[in-house]
Amino acid sequence: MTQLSDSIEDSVISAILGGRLRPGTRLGEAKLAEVYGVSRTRVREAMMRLETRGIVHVSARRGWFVVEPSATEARAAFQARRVIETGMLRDLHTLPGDAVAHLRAHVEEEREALHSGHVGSRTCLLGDFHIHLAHAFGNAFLTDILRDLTARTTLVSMLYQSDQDAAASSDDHAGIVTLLADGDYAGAARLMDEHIRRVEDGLDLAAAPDPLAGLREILSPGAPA
Amino acid sequence: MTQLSDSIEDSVISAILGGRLRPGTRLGEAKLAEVYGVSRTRVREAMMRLETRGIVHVSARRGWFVVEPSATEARAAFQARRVIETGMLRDLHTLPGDAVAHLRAHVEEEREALHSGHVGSRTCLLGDFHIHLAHAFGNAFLTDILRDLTARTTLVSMLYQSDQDAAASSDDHAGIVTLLADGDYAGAARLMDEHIRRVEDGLDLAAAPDPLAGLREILSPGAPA
DNA sequence: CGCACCAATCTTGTATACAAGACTGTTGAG
DNA sequence: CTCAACAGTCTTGTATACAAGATTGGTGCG
Repeated sequence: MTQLSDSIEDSVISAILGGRLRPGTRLGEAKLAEVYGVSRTRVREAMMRLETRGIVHVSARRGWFVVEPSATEARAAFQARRVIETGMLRDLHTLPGDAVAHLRAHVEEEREALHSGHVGSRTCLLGDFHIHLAHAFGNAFLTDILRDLTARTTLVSMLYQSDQDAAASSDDHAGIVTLLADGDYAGAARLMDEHIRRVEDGLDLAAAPDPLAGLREILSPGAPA
Repeated sequence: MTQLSDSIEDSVISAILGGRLRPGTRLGEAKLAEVYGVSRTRVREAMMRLETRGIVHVSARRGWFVVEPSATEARAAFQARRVIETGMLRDLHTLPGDAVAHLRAHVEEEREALHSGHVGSRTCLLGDFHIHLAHAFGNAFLTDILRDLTARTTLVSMLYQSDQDAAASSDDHAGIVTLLADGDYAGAARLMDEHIRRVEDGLDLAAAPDPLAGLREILSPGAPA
């Protein structure tokens, strides 16, 4: 509600979307309070809101942690996105006049980020596409739900070492926009279904998430070719 | 998180689902604290969680209120339910063995409540059907989302004087279960779409919500035939 | 008699203090 | 040298105190 709490929440969410916050990262109340220049009370409020949104969880008297979705939760998150996003497209009759142009511009941004090689903004933009699409659909509830769900699937990708091809994703996005421009909403829904399945299939959900992944990466002297 | 907070949240939600809490009702922190025998801190936590779930909202220094969805929000809530519930059914391949039996039993309960004339439990059961269906689908995220969305549409129905025929709704539910039993998931999805549209169409969304509805009802000596 | 202004009361907003539990590092026995 | 027990430190959990604003009821002026 309060301006500052919102900015803590948004700040955490966007750090996740941008890949700057990894699953399992500890978020100490005192530390955050200092960073944002507020008291612990406000931080706790923001954390509790994020908890009900499924972004962080609290371990009693140990601290707040960015969630680490299990394989089951990961599958459920992708399934939820598939259900909602394809359902949205199938329900579509018309799109606001400027929506296609906006989405096209977004895909163009993805392309640029892809070429420039900024991993952070690339990840962020690939997630943002879906949020923008939801926004174009014009249902605020679904947009909010998808934002949180997208944050979760981003965490899943980090956790299960997605080898997803960012270029392929961006191609899918471009394809979806083309179909939307043609008014072929059913086709867009089908492609969206395939797209999300592709991303999910790119994950190694069989591999138990390695709680030491972060440490390993830091400690490995060079990339083990 | 905490047991007690959860029970405050659940208690408010179920009061809404059962029609005991009307939209616009004020929920004072002090009052709730006394009722639940906890301190204001816990009550505030629960309220803030309910706020991020879209069930209550806070008016600065005035108190917490059960949300009163605008006509736009009402439409969005129904649309969201339609998108998600039909999307779910369309995505369905198989159903757990006992799911159909459970749903059938639930519809039977609806029937009984219908005949016995308990308005509260009737409303509650009609909403619960959709939540049970989501549960059978087996996606915890979607179940949670639909629970909150159902609470919202229940509030909408109260606010916009739904003249929905409970018997017709229950018939729709029965029809959906029959189609599910036959494995005709696409047909179930179609019927669900019609069903939710029917409920939405039963609302008088054109009529501005009357902020005095509660008062009027209380003060009217008899039903103005 | 009507209306504007003001004081008293009530309610939430925020910070802070203290309690309770978890973790870490040390120390001492075997 | 290894391991278990323990004390110290750190972190969250919860209550409470006080500040800030909103509402209500009263009062006096026009």
